[in-house]
Amino acid sequence: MSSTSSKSIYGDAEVRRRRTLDAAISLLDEGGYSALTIRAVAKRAGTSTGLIYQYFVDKQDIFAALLSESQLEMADFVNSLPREQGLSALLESMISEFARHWARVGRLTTTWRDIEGMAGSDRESMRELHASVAVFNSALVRALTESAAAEGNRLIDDPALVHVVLSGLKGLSDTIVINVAKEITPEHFVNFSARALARSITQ
Amino acid sequence: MSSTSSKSIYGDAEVRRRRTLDAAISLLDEGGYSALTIRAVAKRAGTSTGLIYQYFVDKQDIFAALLSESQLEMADFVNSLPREQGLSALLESMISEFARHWARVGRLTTTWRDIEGMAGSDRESMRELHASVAVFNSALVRALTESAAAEGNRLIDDPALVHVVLSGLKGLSDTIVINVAKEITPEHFVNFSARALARSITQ
DNA sequence: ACCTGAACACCGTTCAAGT
DNA sequence: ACCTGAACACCGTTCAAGT
Repeated sequence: MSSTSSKSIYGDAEVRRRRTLDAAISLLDEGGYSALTIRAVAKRAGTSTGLIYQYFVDKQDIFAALLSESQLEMADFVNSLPREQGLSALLESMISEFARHWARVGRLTTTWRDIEGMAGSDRESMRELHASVAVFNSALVRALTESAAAEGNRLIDDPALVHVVLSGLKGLSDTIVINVAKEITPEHFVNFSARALARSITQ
Repeated sequence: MSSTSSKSIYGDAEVRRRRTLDAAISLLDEGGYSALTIRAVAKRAGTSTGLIYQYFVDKQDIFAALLSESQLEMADFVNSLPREQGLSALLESMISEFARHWARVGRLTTTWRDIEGMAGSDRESMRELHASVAVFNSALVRALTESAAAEGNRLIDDPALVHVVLSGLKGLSDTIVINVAKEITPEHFVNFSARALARSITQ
């Protein structure tokens, strides 16, 4: 969104922003949430702690950027999914992929509420995040509708339906990541919950 | 669980532990998660920061205690619910109550994973938490089975079913608390998702 | 003009010192 | 024997000082 391609003798600002986000992602993957400190991000990105605050208003702002990216990747994934296999098959693929993303960024979403409640709702990064959520949601609805149609089914017509599916994906991903259901295989769990979710929104 | 009723000239240890937890709860309700600091808890509970660490091994330990209590309250609530109204009505009540609890302790559960992964799994408080989860889960299964039976229905027989319902409750509660679905009323959302959840586990 | 990193105000946790 | 709170090692964030 930011069209300020400010290159200088110090380097490209856009590149540094990118490097900062990449550093955050790799720290998250390697050491989990607790390894994600501003100092560590700065060191890995090759900048200073102070400079990070020129590209991001605060730590939450970095989270928002990571969440936006994750959301858009998910939208791409959903768009690329085949619809001929029907609703359950579609949901099965989606649950697996959503859980993968959740393992990385799930912890970050917890802090949404903190900013959302405050005056910070009109931040650039928040508008961007909401936009990416909207992109994902519409991709989701389209995929669900088309997959249901492919097997001669229809989704229940209700404005709450999207939110129920999103809630389901979130809850199921959390369960998968936490690995609380130790007595059953992940494959079985994903398959069963995909069919359950499909049942819940059709007919 | 702790049978050490160690009273002394300094007062009852059990009472102080209780007061510490109550202080944590009130801070959580008044100022949210960010207000929940050890110093604030100590001050409100009328003890010192150092003393808190005699009753709880660390901050997470306080969370675990609060979560256990919340879980047992939920179990009581589920047990008290009428079954004659059928599955959807039961789930509707449960979703509302679960969301209420989630508003308070949802944020605390995020840190489960951190301890769960570490060696701390054999802590007293963790065993207690798992026990309270088991109590809630069996109350849940009983209520679901009986409510389904009351309307002449049967639950799908699968070990994954409980986890799907729990995932659903968690995801739906989160959605309700975050209040992301602004265009629909909470009542409608709870009603619709209860029926969706009922459909997903019957027949 | 841009960048750095010491400094500030916190945090969870510990432990010498008090009673 | 029990309790306190200063001290320690962090954290996110800022801003005087450097280039």
